[in-house]
Amino acid sequence: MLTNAPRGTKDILPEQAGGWLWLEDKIRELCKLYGYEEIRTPTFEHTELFQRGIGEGTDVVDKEMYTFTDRGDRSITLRPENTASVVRAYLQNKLYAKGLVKLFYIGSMFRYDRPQAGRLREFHQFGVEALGEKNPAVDAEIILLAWEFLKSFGLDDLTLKINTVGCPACRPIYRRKLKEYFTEEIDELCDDCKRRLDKNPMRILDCKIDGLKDFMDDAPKIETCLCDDCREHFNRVKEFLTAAGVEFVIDNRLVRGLDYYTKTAFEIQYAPLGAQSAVAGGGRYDGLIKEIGGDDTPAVGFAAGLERILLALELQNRLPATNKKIAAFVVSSGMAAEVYAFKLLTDLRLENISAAMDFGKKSLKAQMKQAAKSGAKFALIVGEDEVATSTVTVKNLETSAQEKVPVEEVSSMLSQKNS
RNA sequence: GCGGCUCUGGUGAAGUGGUUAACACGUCGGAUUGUGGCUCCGAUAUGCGUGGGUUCGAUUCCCACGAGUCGCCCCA
Repeated sequence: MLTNAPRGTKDILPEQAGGWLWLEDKIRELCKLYGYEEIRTPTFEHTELFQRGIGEGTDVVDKEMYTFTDRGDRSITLRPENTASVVRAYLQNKLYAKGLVKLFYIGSMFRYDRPQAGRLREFHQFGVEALGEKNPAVDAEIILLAWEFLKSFGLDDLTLKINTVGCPACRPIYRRKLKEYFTEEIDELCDDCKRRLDKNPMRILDCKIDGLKDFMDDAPKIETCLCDDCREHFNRVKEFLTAAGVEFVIDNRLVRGLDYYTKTAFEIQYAPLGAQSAVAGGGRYDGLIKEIGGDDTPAVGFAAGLERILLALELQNRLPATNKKIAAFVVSSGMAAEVYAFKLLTDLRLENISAAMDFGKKSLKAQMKQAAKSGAKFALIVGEDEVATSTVTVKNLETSAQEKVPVEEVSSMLSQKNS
C-alpha cells in the first residue's frame, strides 16, 4: 500500500524523463512557430466551472471527476481537461481586450477512469486554444498545428478525421431526426445505444457494435440539417485544409464527447494504440465562453494526450536516445586523496565541466569500473603521488592513454579535449 | 462502471501439491603491489501480488481483495 502509487498514476523515472523533456521542447518549439503562447492554469478549479463548461450529463462530469470539499467548504475539482480553465483565465484576466488570443498549455489532468494502457487517472495533455475569432481559417490553423506536429515525428498510420457537429440552431434538428430514425430500429440497437437514444443519439453513429449494421447506412446525415452558417463554415475549413495539402477524411459519424463543441470537430487517430487510439481531438466551441459568463465569443482548440504520443513514439522507435554521459569521473585512493579529489570535482563543476566521483570508498579498481560505467570520457586519478606533487593523472577511457598533469591545467585540458 | 486474461528476485523468465525455487541479464565482491571495458570465480528470492480457505503439507488447488493488461464504456 505505502509503496504503491495510487491506481492509474505513474512515476516518470529518469530513463523516461528524457523523452518527456524532448517532447515538451518540441511542443514549445512548434507553438512558437504558430504564434501560440504558453499559459499555466491551476490544477484545481471550482467544481461549477467544469459542470457548466463541460456539461452535466457528460460522463466526464458525472462520473469521472476528482471532486472534494476543501477546508473552507468549497467544492473543488481536479481539472479533467484544461479548456474550461483557459476560458476562465481568459475572462478573469480580461485577455479578450487583446483581440484574438492564441494560447497553449501542457499539464496533468485527472479523470477517474478504469486504467488501461494509454488511459491513466492522472495523465498529461498538451492543448492549444484560439479565442476570439470565428474565421474558419483558425479552425484550419489549429487542425494543421495538431496534424503537422504528429506527422513531424514520422509516425505512420495517422488518420485525420473531421466533421461538423452543427450549432445550437441546427444540431437539435439533427438530433431529433436521428432519434426518430433510430426509434424505429430500437429492437436492433445494442443496450448501450438504447440508452444513448435519449441522452445523445449522435453517439449511436460511432457505436462499435451498431455502427456496422445495415440501417446505419440510411441514417440521416448531418449535412441535411446544417444551417447555412454551419455549412458554409465547414466548406471553408475543408477548403483551407485542402489548400494546405492535408489529407483528411470526412467522417460524419465523428462526435465529440464534451458538450461545448460546435461546428468543426476533428480527431487524429493512431490505430496501433488499440482501444485508446485517439491521440488528439478538438474542435470549435463557440458557445463555451458565454456559458461561463463572458460575452458571446467564438473559439477553437484541441488537446493531445502526451502518454499516448509517447506510446506511439516508443512503438515506432522514434524517441531519441538521451545522453546522460558526464565528462569526467574522479577516482581516488586514501583519505587525504579523497579530500583532494573532492576539491578537484568541485573545481571542475565551477568550470562547467560535468563530473562525478564514487562516494562508496571502494577500491581503486572498483572505482575505475564505476568510471567506465558512467560513460565518462576521462578518469581523473588521484592518490598520494598526485597529492604530493599537485598533479592529476588524466586517463582517456576510450584510448587508455594517460598522463600526469598539474591540477590547475586539468579543467582547461578537459574542456579542450572534450570539444 | 462491466467482462476476459495475468501476477515468481532489480529485470527477462523456467518450474512443482511435499525436503537446496532452474537459467540469463543486472548488481556487488574477487583473480597479489594505485587503473576500467574482455575472460574466469564467487555472492545475490527461507521467497513465488496481499489476505483467507482446502490439505498431513501450497508458490503450485479454491475464494476475496489489489495491481497490471485486453475489450466494452469513455476519451486525449
